[in-house]
Amino acid sequence: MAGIRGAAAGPGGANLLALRSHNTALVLDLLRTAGAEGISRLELAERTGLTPQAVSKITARLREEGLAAAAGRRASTGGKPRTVLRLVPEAGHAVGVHLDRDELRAVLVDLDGTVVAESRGAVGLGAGADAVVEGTARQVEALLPETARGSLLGVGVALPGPLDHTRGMLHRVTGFPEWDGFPLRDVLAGRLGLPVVVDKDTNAAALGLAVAGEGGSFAYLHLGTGLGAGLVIGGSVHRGARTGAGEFGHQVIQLDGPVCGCGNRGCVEVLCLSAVGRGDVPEAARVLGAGAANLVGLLDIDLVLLGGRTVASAPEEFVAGVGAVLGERARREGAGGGGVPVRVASGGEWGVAVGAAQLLVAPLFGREDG
Amino acid sequence: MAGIRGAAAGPGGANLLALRSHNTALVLDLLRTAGAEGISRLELAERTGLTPQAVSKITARLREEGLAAAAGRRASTGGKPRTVLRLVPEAGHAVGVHLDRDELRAVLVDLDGTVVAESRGAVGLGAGADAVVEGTARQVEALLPETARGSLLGVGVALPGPLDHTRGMLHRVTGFPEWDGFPLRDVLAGRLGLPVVVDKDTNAAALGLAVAGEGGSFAYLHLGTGLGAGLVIGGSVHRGARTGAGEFGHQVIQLDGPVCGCGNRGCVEVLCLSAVGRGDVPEAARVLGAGAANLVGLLDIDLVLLGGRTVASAPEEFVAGVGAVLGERARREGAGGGGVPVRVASGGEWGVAVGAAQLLVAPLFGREDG
DNA sequence: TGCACTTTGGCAACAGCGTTGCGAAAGTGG
DNA sequence: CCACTTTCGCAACGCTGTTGCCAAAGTGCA
Repeated sequence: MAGIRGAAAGPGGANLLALRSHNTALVLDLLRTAGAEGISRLELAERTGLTPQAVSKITARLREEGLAAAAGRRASTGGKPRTVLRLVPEAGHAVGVHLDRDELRAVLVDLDGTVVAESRGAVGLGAGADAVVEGTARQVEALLPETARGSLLGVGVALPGPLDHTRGMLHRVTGFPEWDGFPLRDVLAGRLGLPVVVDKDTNAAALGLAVAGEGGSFAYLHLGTGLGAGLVIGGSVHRGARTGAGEFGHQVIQLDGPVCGCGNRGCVEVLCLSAVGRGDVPEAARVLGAGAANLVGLLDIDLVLLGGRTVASAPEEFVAGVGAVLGERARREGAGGGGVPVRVASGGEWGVAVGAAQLLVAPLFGREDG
Repeated sequence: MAGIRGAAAGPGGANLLALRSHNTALVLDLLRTAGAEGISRLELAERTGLTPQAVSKITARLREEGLAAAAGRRASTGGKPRTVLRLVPEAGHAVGVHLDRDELRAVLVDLDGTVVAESRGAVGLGAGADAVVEGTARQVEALLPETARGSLLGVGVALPGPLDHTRGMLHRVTGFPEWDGFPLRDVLAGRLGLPVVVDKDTNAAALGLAVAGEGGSFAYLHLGTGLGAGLVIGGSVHRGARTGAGEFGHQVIQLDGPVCGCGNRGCVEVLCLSAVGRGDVPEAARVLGAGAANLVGLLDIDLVLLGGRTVASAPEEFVAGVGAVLGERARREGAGGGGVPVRVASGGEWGVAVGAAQLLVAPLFGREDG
């Protein structure tokens, strides 16, 4: 449930401005969800709980600001036909950057989440901080057409490894010690002269999926060179107190099991990846499923989405294997309906970059703490 | 932060009434936290982000309604001294009932959370639905003095086992099949003529701890005849989509381990309880710690609280054992500060009953979805 | 003792929010 | 062509928190 927060600090006293922006964001989010098809004022009123008149005022403001526009009218049901409103996607843009170990992907998206432009570069995290900052900055600048410059909200950057989302600082990136404690957000913001937000790749991917329409609460499990998770609870990304949530890979599911790179024994990651290494995909899926089942039971989420290169190499087998474990669990508990559904996450290889862009777009729609 | 919701259904359009109750709840919560010592208007303004004048209006309403009162004044700092306000605890009461396998505890608490009256009965869940409903009703009625009747908010009932918090229905209670699908909330509400709320014992305990001052996000792990958890995220209890969250005990931490009562293998519960049965408390604590570490990593919570009869039998050993596992984990990750703190939960044997009462009191203060 | 100063906190006027009442606009159906 | 239905905006309204102003109640210096 999205919280309403006042402009002031503290535990959330809400003034009229906060109320206005809350309701505006709600309406904008419904407009966005409706897509090109549009949505009528009365429908907006029903779905927000506001009166039609309030919606009229809000949408009038949005049209003045260029964020909304009329989009034809519905068939009449015996009276004046409803005029349909839609979001004007090109009223805002954001850049999303996916910094990975060996490459860099950048996308320019509009308010709708549509990718307007994209580019890839060979600059990986291994190139070092200065080179990556400079490479990223150039790639971002190259991506921006004149038309988008005025409506640019900022740049979102997603990368692996633990980091401080709030302060935009990296803790460390496994395998690249020189990044320890690097203040990526501030450095990049200074270089570009634009607002920058930094987050873990799994969180960005999860945010992208949430905005793209995966409702409720779900977990995005990313199995690539490592194993991590992005958690969405009630429509917004759960990051935890120190923005370190989602440490799914180093969940222990085999006490005193084989040693993991993290120093512990029997982590899901080491079990899963070693099974993949042996070519035993069913066992990898079973192990992943066990971890997912623990997560599902703990948080009572609605959906599990799988992604990452390793999953992409054998998607059906992973979905089936994880689904089998979750189904077994549901059967034991007697919950009807066959358990929590498992799917491959949409978005593919560009999903993280698009999600990173959503770090700046989503707040407009009341996601991501407004 | 608690969300603000309009009176209407739907995804949360907020009107002025919602705004008012939101801010009122915020002020009430600060008054409650301040306790008998009280808090001044200006302090309330600072901590809510509202203007002093708004706070004056809100507190004037609260004083009219009898919920707040003046409580002396501060020393002057060179001008007119601040008048201190406090909550009037006896302006509202709630009953909390803890239904357990072999006994029933009931408490009457005021707005402050102070226990005004308490009682125990021998009616356990095994006595069957009709007997328990009747026994509970009589015990609740016996607990109510004339003075509290007018200010009674309702009755909160906490009991073990999976249930539907929203609808107040039990799914099943392990060992007592006759409870399957029993609509406890509606039956008891009909019998008593009072609002009734039903929740899992672990959630009630966690809510009680959250209201009692445990800030931020924490997990309450209850180790008694079973093993469960109550999760508090950002100050409010996380129940999940089907209000089934907190299935901590059947988290698998030993793939293909010993068979658990739930039908799975290697659950924390079976490992932990069998270690306890062998008298091997250190091993039980280590296993519990492994489960807790998984939880901490996944959600990035601030604190782990332990409770339940088994923990009470050897509190220091459990705290030390769990703390050791969490400390080890923190050291591996290089996080300074020595990891997430572990403590024994306050509240003791009456904690669940008090928490159950908070199911009705907490909404006044903006906890529990307002 | 008296006066200037500081700080608190209530009263009154105000701007802005969603709501209500009402009427114009724009269709349908007989 | 006209009665009817439905949409939707204008105007007045009630309520919110905010701002301007002033009385109240202290402190501290002369």
